[in-house]
Amino acid sequence: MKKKLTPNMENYLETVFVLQREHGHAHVRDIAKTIRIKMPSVTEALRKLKKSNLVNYDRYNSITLTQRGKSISQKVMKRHKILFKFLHEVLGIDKNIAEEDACKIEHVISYKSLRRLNKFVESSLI
Amino acid sequence: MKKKLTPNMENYLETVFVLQREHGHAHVRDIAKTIRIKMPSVTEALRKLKKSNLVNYDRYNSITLTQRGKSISQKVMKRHKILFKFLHEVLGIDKNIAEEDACKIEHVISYKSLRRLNKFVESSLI
DNA sequence: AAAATAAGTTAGGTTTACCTAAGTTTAAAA
DNA sequence: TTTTAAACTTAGGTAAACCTAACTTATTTT
Repeated sequence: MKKKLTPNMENYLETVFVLQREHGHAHVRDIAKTIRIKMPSVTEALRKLKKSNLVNYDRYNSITLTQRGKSISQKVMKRHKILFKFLHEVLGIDKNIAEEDACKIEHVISYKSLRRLNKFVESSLI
Repeated sequence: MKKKLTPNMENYLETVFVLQREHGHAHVRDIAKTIRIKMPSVTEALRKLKKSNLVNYDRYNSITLTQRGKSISQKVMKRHKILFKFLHEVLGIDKNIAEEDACKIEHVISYKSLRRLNKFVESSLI
């Protein structure tokens, strides 16, 4: 039943999370702008996410995460943070590039590598 | 003119590189087995790679890389090695997982992060 | 060399993730 | 309140990456 999300879907979810945290809810427009994608693609993605019970979405209305959606996007955010911290604070990569790279790596790296990386980052920054 | 390759295409190329190094050339069968994908998908990919002048490929024959193909796959291999070294030797991740993760990250990480990572790995292992 | 097997290809189909152009709904201005 | 503009959706199309089933070519075996 719980099919694994694609990188793209994880990204949509993450974006909604951030927008919701800032404004209480997300709009198609803002999601589109954030991911640099056209609105129809967002609409399409939202329909899928709704079908999987990850977002509350009704056409022409604003968007929020369901409980499940929230819990998944928080996990993705955690991954993101660890990677960003490593890239930026340990390796010293510029914020922008560290952000971008984290955003891509977070969807493909294994749980084990991520855990090790986390420990590594924490012990490096004492 | 030089369109950026997709992660998948980079992977096909890398696979041909490895097989060619071991046996002088690659076969559809072996590529399929290595990437764990069915043969028709390999045939399709090879046609595209041929169109971009990256492999020497004629139906029913064995496959080799062109000069361009070789040079690209060597770059990908370099990325792979750096990532693997970091994951396995620095973080201490199991070979198999380190391989897998490297194989995914190598297609998405930026040049800058990779260079820093490389320096970092080299200085860590003295 | 004929038959059997393995390797490779073709045809046609699916899903994901985009897009543009055109139409609809909602919100804001006049 | 009518008009205009912005936000959103629908329809229809494309490209990448896969697949299965059926066919073809090449290689072995007998």
